[in-house]
This record gives sequence, C-alpha cells and structure tokens, in this order.
Amino acid sequence: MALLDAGRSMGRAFSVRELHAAAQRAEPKLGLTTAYRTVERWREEGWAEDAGSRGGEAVYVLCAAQGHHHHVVCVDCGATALLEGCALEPARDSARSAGFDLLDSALAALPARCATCADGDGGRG
Amino acid sequence: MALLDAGRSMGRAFSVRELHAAAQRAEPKLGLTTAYRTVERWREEGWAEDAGSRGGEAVYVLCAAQGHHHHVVCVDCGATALLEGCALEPARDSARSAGFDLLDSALAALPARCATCADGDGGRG
DNA sequence: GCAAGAACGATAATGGTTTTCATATTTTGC
DNA sequence: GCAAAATATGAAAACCATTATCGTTCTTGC
Repeated sequence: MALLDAGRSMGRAFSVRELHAAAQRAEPKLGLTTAYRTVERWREEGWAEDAGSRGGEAVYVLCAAQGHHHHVVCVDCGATALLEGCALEPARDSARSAGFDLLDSALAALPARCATCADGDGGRG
Repeated sequence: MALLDAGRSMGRAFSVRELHAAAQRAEPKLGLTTAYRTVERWREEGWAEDAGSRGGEAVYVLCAAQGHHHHVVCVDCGATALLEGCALEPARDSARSAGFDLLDSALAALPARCATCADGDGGRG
C-alpha cells in the first residue's frame, strides 16, 4: 500500500495531508479521504500514535515497537526518538497518589524539540 | 472581569465555549470572540495552559501556581490536580540523552483519568 | 460471468477557530 | 470637560482540518 510506504519513508511525525502528498507521488489517484481513513485504522490497530498537532493539523507517528513505549517528537520538524525504559513511572506514581491514572495512549508521543531545531534554524523549514 | 470569575469558579479544565457560556450568566452581552481573545492572552501571560482537547474542542486550565509545575487533567470530566515536585525529570533525562529537550509548556497538563470517571459513570456526563 | 460486500475518491457538510470590520469604550493631552 | 487617538468589543463572515455522503470501483466466492 502506497500510504504505508510513504509513512515508513518519512521517518518522522507527519500530518494526514503530508502523508497523502507523499503517497500521491507513487499513487496519483489516491484520495485524501482514504488517507484519513487509513490513519484512523492505523491508530485503532496500534501502528500509529497521535503526536499532537502542528500548524493546526493533527500529526501522527508510525511506531515499529508494539507494547509499552514512549516517543519524543520534535514539535518543529517532527523528528522522533524512542525512549528507553519507562521514563514516566515517577509521573504515573505521582498522579496515582492524587487519584488519577495517566493515559499512556495520550502520552505515547512526548512533545519536545530536537537539537537541530533548538539551534534555531527551524529544522526542515 | 466576568471571564476570569467564570474560569476560577469552574475548578476544572474548560473549553472556550464552556468558559463563554459560564461568563455569560454574569455578563449576557459578552461575545465568543472576546472569550477566545482572553484565553489567548491568558496563555501568553502564563495564567492558563493548554490541556489538550475534548470532543474536538481545545481545553485549558487556569493555574494559580506560577513557575515550574505539572497538572494532571481528566480527559473525561476535566478534573485537575497539581503534581508535587517534578515527576518528569527522568523523562527529561531520557529525552536529553536522545538529543531532545522536553517542552514543559506542552506538558503542563498531563492527560489522565480521575477515579470517578475510571469507575465508569462518565463523570459529569 | 455474477452477486454481495468492502474499499475508494470526489464532493459537500460540519464545526471549532480566526479574521474582518464597524461600534463602543478607555486613554491621553489640553 | 472636550476632542482625538488608541484600544477593546461583538456580530458576522471567512477559514480550514476533519467527517459524512454517495455513487463508483475493486474483491471475494461460486
């Protein structure tokens, strides 16, 4: 499927519109509706995770790793990295003592800034 | 200002529409545009923080505490709690070793579920 | 080949947010 | 107190990502 190839070749977080544009290079007739439907299916089946939004568009990350894990995602350029271990356990404990359960699904992609964008050049801009 | 009174009396995360509706009880002529503009100003000045979205609407929390702190916010009912200390330091260290800086501003409100909503009654629903 | 069902793509509709613009309010200078 | 400038306000329109609609096309099984 062209969308899956496009997603894997991005290597970073992407919006549905970006995914659609990339996939259209291989499959020109591919419609935006299908891109939305496919990303929604990826999310339901655990292959993609919500990574917040950038410029008013929701962005997603394709995650090879199944199971419990967390990414960091650069809010400027979409670069991602997989965090080792579970760095959120202390936060989870703290939340639990306040009577709350942290939502792993909503914290799978932690907003951050990569070294390149922090240097001020704006990343891929 | 009616909007500030409304925000403080909510005691939980709120959308702009909810804030506007609450403030209109005291100030019937208050417009939705002003509510949006005011929340934006609160964010710029550090009095309010982005708390994700609920039902397609962006939600915010009014934070009494200035300085470095984190909230947990129930994604169902909007209940909030202030976390003691900085429970995200391990995550920050892990991200730093991958070359990323976690964004405190985007992590000021951690998505969670409160005990009431976890019990299955849907909170304020 | 044929029927039933699923997937597709173009278009329209939805709805939260932003912009526009004319009016009302406050501030400033005297 | 008064006029001019600057600012804040609110109603309506514009914007745009996302979702729903609907007719068409591709599978699947026989």
